[in-house]
Amino acid sequence: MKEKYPFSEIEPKWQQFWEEEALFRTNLEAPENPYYCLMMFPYPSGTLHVGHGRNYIIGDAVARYKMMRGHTVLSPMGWDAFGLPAENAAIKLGVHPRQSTFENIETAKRQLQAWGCCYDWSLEVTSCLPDYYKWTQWIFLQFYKRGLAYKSEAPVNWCPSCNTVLANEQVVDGACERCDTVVEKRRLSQWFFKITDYAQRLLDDLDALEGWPERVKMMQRNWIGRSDGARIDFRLAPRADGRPDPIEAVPCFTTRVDTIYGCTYMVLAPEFPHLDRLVDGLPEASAVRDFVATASRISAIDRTSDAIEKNGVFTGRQVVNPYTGETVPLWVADYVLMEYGTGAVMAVPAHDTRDWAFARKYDLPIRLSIQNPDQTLVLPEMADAYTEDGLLTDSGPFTGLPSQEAIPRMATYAAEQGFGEPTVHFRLRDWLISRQRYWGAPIPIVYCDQCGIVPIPEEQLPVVLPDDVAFMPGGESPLARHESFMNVPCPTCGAPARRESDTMDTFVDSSWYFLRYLSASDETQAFDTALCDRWLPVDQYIGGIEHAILHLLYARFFTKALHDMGLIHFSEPFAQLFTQGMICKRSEKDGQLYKMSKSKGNVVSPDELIREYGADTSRVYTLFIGPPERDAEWNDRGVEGAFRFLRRLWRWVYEKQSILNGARELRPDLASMETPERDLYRKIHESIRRITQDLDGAFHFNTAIAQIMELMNAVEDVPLDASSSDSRRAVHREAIESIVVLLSPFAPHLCEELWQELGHAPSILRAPWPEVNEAALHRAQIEMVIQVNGKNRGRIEVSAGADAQSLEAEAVRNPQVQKWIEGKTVRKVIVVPGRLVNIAVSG
RNA sequence: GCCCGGGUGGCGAAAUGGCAGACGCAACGGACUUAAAAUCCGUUUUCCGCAAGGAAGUGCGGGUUCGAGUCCCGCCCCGGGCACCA
Repeated sequence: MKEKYPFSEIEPKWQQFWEEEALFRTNLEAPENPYYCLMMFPYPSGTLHVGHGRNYIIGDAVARYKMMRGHTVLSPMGWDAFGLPAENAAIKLGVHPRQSTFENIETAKRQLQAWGCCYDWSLEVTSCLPDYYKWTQWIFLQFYKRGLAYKSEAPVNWCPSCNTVLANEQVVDGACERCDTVVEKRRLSQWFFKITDYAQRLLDDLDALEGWPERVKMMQRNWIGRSDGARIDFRLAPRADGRPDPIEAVPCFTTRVDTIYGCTYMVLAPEFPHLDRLVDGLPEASAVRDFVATASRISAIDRTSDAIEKNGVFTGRQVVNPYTGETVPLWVADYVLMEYGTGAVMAVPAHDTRDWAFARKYDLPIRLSIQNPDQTLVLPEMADAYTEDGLLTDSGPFTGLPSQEAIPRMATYAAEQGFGEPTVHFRLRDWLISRQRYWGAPIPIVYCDQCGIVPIPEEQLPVVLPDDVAFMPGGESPLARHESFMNVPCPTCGAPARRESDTMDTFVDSSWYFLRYLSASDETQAFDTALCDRWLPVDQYIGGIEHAILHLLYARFFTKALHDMGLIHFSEPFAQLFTQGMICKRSEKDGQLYKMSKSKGNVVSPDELIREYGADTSRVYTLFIGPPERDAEWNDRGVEGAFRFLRRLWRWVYEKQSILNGARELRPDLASMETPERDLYRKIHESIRRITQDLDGAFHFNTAIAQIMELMNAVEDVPLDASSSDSRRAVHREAIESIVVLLSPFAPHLCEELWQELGHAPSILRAPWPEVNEAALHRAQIEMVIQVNGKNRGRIEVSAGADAQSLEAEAVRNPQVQKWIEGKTVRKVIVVPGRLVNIAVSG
């Protein structure tokens, strides 16, 4: 054994050992107690930094722990390998995305291995390879067959910098989530997945996901955005000139039908489909057209900003409130969004702040239809709308009802009368999956003049992405210029046809990869139903919070859709979800704290770190840095501390090796222990209990490691040399073996080495997790605190079994305590067994 | 505006309603050394005190309790999600 902790020698050695012994090869067919531990697969973007590492280190520690607890663990890894950055690099640098992607994969794989993270690499999946995307295309076709994939023209989000359309989920504050460029609205014909069919189930099933962070579930609930209300149709009053209208009535969605007797006008979104025909020929027509033109020039962010003042114009038309039969003016205004509801809003200025402001600005009438509980609302005294629930007033037959009773009753009434119905509205929109880019899975569709949209027959898959394309920036997929790719005979009639030139959003690839791992090299099917049923849902999924909505929502949708097709028999993909916090680091430029990223120039490279301190130090520090679900600041001095600890452990074993190995046959015997070894023995078992708890319930790696450090401190406090008693040597032997086993999920290389040096055959992964010896935890004498009125005033040594009465007596007798109760009346004495005695006094 | 988190030493943090600050970092003092690094020993919440000891203390203000970082009510600040959403 070397004196100096030789991390750079032992780490590659054990990495090779794990690989050769195939310790992470999973028997998929016949697992014992299967445990699927999954980390979100990475997009291979150059090199990894220690911020990325947190995800894999946590996952590897969990996988190793579960293995030691007797599970057959499945811990696979793969690559979310399609994506924009590779293609943008191709445009800029002329490197083919295939080449840069595979180079990056190689680098990332080497880095993961250098961290000691072990996966079953025989199950590796790579989403940009035809044997993977063939099945992505196959799933698309299954969706198409069932009407879950459809093509439609709609106003969509266009990122002028990425030169492609984006899903709603990829637009953050009106800008592209990837590059921050303000998105534009364009009307284009695009492919969508019908995720809205699943809105209610995606919402309902969140309640059953007990292993998910509340925060993530909340974000998904917000995103799905269910609101309960009613559709109410306002009939158009006929035009004075007798010309016909394209529609009879204007439907509007409201959650507050109880306020409808206060409706004094109606407002349309500028994009309302029939607006132009509704006003054609009226004196107001040109003003309306000017207004619509102006509104369309305002950017989406300005349109939806609170700060901007609401504008509108009168259309010259009237609609009829079906409850009152009253005629109210129809306006068009920029505060109504076409994307939400029906693009028309019934305006109740007395009870809606936006309507209030608008009515004030344009001098429209305001009418009270809800009273507050005290019945004190008087219009002239109101400074703003009253938006709370209340009692209906001046509301015909509904007058006097509370809002919550009136809402369902009035909606039902609308249905009975045929002018509306109760409706549920979701904020969630269908998922736009077309991308005008090259580096993605081609959408398996051709367009034929005779047959229209024709799906590629399954047996002709995959639609292979051609290699030889010209990478040029533009608003069209490079595939569109590839003549031999584009021109194909129609699969149905054989006539010349054109392929779809768009590729799929890369979130489609990642929506089912957790199923593919089980059938990674299966050429006959996307995934195996029986294997999936055995292994899924994933027991533990680990990844970043940034996917709270995007990937995690899409994957849930896919799972439900595939479930409904009978291809799998579970409807949620991930039983437990853990979202780790980001690793941040202070920028050297401005001293601010930023998420570690290449663009901020504050990355710490694992390569250098491992060269200097070793992988185990990097792992232990990453896990010790703080609670793993919280963001953390990387601190180079902290790395030093983790290193010192590992070196101290190494040195202890190095110095005491012959003594420790000489005690191999000895077993600790409680009866013969002196106080120091008795205390150490207790500490061992307290540590086992604590660390096991920390790893079982939540992911408290930081406190688990702190506990191991405490145990190590205790070991060093009990002297050990060749002349030490059998009893002491036996306890020390057990202490150090416990430390090595307990630490092994975190610092696997060091622990494998020490385990061997302590005379065991590798691998430590096959060592059983230590059991708590309850007898070791027992104490004969305990120290108890005595409080007077809740303040600490003394402490006493008592026997552990002492009854409350004698404890009370001894506490009161205690001289330090006497001082505080002398001359006072003892009102009450509380004895908390094993902890404290609190004497409440007065006077 | 609505909905989630969070606020504890110089710093990262710990604490089933029961000794606040475990563990680590940094700092300071000491040992070893020609010296430095490394290592080891000790101190380290604040205030008063030579000390013994005492007082205060977990964002702020109340409350429940023998006892509150922890539970309840009302605020403040920071982070995140949704939002002209009808």
